[in-house]
Amino acid sequence: MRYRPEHKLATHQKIVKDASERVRAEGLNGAAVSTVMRDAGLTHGGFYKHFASKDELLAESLKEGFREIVAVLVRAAEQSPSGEAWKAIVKTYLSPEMCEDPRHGCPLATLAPELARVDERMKPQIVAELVNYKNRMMPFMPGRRSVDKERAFFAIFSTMIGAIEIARLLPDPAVRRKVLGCARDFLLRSFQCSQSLASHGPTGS
Amino acid sequence: MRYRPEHKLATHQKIVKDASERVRAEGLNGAAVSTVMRDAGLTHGGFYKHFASKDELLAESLKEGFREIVAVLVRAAEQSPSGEAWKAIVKTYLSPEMCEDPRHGCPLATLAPELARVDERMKPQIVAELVNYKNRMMPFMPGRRSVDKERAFFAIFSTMIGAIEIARLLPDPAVRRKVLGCARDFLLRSFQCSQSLASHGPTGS
DNA sequence: GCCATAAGATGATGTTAATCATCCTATGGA
DNA sequence: TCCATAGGATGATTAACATCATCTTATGGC
Repeated sequence: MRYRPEHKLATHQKIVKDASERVRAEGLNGAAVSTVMRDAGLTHGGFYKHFASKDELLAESLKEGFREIVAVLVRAAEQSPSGEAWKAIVKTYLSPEMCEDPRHGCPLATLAPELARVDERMKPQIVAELVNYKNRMMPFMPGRRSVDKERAFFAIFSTMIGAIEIARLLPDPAVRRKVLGCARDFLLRSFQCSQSLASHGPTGS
Repeated sequence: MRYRPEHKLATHQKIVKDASERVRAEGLNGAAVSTVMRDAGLTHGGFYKHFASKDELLAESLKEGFREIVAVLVRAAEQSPSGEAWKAIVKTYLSPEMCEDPRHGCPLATLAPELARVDERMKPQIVAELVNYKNRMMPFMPGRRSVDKERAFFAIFSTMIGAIEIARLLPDPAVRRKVLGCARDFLLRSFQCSQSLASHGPTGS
């Protein structure tokens, strides 16, 4: 090969990174071929030297987006005292900075409904990403048994995703922060509460 | 006018209703002019006899979608014993039927991230719809003071929206139901819990 | 039965985007 | 220095789609 071997790899990764941010910022078809290539300082023509199809780029972009958010949350969890990890995750996910910057946020909060509608061929990858997300988060979730942790994962992430989405509908940053605060307080209180109840007996629900 | 006066109105409403379902099922640009007109048994040409622009159709479709879901939830709330209304809302919103049928579901659960990205000119309408949604739901929310009800609205709807979205990512109906169940149990237990705690004193959070 | 008119149909135009064939050029090895 | 080649550029093709000008036709009043 004529160019240095790392050249193509670097270009490829830059395209994917740009596309991953575009997709999170503007939705699944915010990453038009020519746009993404221009982001990378190239023209649209070379695209198919890097990807067999636009769907292939989309697939790699999604993987990259999930990789990033999981890394951020795992880091937050690991830097916190054990038993508090899930609280660190909640505070990180629901932080105003996360909400204000969808480009580097969670793909689920930006794309979930669109991902639910993707082509059948891409569905397995989406499911795999979600399962991996859950598996990476479960060790940090509150609860004793694995089942409890899984239930906590679904409850906590449902709330966080919904809260970010509602917040992002609102133009006033102060109101956005109020929504995030509601969700955060709700989660922190509820699990504290359910833990203390669990240690005293069932809730009767 | 030559046609019966109700003729145009009926056609107009049929177009809006079809578009409202398409938009919820397929996203904001699932309602292409020609598609929606074909749904209504017409051709694309007559469209601009009914709407000044495609955005105008979109605006009316969203209003229709919000109107429908609010009606469904209010009916559920009013048919339940007082004090239990919010539980009826949660059970209705998180029912498998709701989840399986986005065409007649909540626009927020299908469109929230896309709505967050709409043109500045449409933003005020979106905010107005959300505020109206909240105002219609607040009387049924748990909590004593208005502030508590508002906080409950944000927490409960965040969780429900997120849960529906996560569930819809998953291809297996049984798993979808598990996710919905998690969110439902979590909400029902948490608010029961926070109510009993509130009646015994603050949580210290 | 006939006419004026508004709902709806036909077809044109301009735009955006995906895909791909073909051309250009920078580069490492000879 | 020169060449073979892979990365990248140009430009064509095709398909959706929004928009609108113009034509058709059904209809209620005369």
